[in-house]
Amino acid sequence: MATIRDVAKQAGVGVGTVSRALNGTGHVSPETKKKIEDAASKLGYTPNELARNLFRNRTGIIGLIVPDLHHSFFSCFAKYVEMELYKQGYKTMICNSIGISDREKEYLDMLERNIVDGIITAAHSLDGEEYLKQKKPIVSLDRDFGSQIPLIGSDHAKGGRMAAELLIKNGCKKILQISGVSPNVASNDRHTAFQQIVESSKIELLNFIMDWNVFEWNAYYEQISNYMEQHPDIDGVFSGDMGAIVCMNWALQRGISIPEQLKIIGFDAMDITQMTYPVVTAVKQDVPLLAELCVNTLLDLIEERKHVPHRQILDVEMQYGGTTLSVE
Amino acid sequence: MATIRDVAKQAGVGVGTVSRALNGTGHVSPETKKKIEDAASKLGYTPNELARNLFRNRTGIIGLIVPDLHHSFFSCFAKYVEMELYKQGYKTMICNSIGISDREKEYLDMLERNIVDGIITAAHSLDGEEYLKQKKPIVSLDRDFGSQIPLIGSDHAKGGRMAAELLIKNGCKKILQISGVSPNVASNDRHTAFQQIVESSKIELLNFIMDWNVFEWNAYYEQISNYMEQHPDIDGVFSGDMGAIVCMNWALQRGISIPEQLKIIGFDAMDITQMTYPVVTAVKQDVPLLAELCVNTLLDLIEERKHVPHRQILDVEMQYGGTTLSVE
DNA sequence: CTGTTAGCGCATTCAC
DNA sequence: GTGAATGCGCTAACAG
Repeated sequence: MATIRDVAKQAGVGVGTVSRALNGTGHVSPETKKKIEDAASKLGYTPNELARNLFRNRTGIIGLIVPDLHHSFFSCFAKYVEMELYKQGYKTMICNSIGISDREKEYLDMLERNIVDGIITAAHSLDGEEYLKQKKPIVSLDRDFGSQIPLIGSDHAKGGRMAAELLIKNGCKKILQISGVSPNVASNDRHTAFQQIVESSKIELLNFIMDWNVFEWNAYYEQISNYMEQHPDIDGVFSGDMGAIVCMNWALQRGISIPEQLKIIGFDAMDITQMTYPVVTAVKQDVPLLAELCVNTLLDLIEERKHVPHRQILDVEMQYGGTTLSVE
Repeated sequence: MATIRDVAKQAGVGVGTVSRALNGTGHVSPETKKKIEDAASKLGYTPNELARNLFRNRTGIIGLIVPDLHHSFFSCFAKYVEMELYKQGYKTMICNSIGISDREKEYLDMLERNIVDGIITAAHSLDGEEYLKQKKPIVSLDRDFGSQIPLIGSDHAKGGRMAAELLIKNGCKKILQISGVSPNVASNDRHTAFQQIVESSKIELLNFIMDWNVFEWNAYYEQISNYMEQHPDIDGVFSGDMGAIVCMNWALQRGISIPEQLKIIGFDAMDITQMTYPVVTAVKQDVPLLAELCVNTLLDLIEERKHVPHRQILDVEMQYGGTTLSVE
């Protein structure tokens, strides 16, 4: 492995000049520059990033913590985060917390160990205190850590309201709401908002709370279809995408007609809601924009480009599919 | 940020002793060790990984290149790769190549720049030469680079044969095969194997080759449903999971009954094939095991633990769903 | 404009 | 058993 010294020797100049020439910092005469470039390419010189990192005390790596990469929403989010970071010259280190707070902690510690320059977290197993202790930049998706850590998220409350109103307009009389995340994340706002509207309309509401951090299809399927089996008179469901799809599956198997006998609304409106027949009506988040905002907010923090807002909440919209009746 | 010097000063010893005490390398008397540990915790000392990296010329980071993170198979693969690497004390850096060879190249270059200790690649846009040039460890999923780079993959040929035989037993007379990946990956083996069997049975076979590296649902949907529209007498389809689901959707919309009028077999058998109704019959890969093998093969290479095999091919099995007739 | 030097923080020889 | 010195490869400050 050729070092900068080798290049300097080969070109017959000092190492400082090589550094300046190759990095374009400081002035170097065209001819020596040429000599250096020739020497570098002859030796196949590549700067050792590790030495640079040590000197600069930065790595150009951002940590991304998600509960489960193999979940439609998070894999989409991760994809766009990586793409945006790439565009801005950063690399992405990824972590599945899979509901284990130790894992989340260990990745968080990489901030102190200087392995990553900042963290985007979408997980929620670890105690908030741990995040607040950190000195280096963190941004959060959908979990409110207070004013210390910028929050980016969707308007879950609006999504919950829209869903409630649509189910009510659809004439539902007994509605089930499936929630399944930890209590301190923004996605809970949709359920409180939903609940408020449904209850104020004097419509019967059931709440099914699933285990936290369960993201596997089989677990979803079993838990939810069991529940549905015990409450076959439910005529409206509001849930995350996966839960919505389970309900649809269950109904189709039982010969329950959709949307006539059962109305279903999902949340996220990822690809999977379009793979079913009919398409699932669902509240849609703008995932690419969420990712972009997370990245840019974090980089603003890291590069101290400007003051960043505490909260950035994106609008949501309804994806009208075939699991609800069209209403005017 | 406290350094090892600060700890040494605080404990009244030399830096070498601190290093030895904290890393457990070399002998240190119990009392000085105690002093050092106290000093370290008092100062809140965390070793700077960057300095370590430079010294060791290693980072403990592995690069993972996939075409598209928001694709069921790759997000699942990435999840298990990350989990296995974590278990073994490594971190995961991720890249979406999204079909752009420059991106693949740039991540590959991180090997030379010492940012990653090794690479697991599941992408296939970049010329094979570039991979072969590299000196540091690489393993490949499903793409054969020759004997220089270990290959891990599933038995695609067997999967193709199984699919062909099942469709033939199902009585199909006009079969469509949808392929959509670049020519130098193992997944093509399934199509050649499939084709051989179908053609030797004198059954009509259509081939629809999609754009490479297209992984978006909308693009899939449009291209494939258009094709189906032009060939409505097709009665059997073999495709990747997504293509299979598109066909099912199209059929359901057109009122074509499944599996009576149209039989469909997917490949991968990811979660999405179970979210539809009926479940899609599909050839199933063992993704967790693929991930584990990739990781262990790569780490064997990195840590020179042992000689690694050139090719490791995993068995596949059929997931029988409702898009084919049951045959005995 | 350019060569030399001094760290970045750590792990590891060497002497003691 | 322990301290001091050396170097990993690079960049930036300082002389020339």
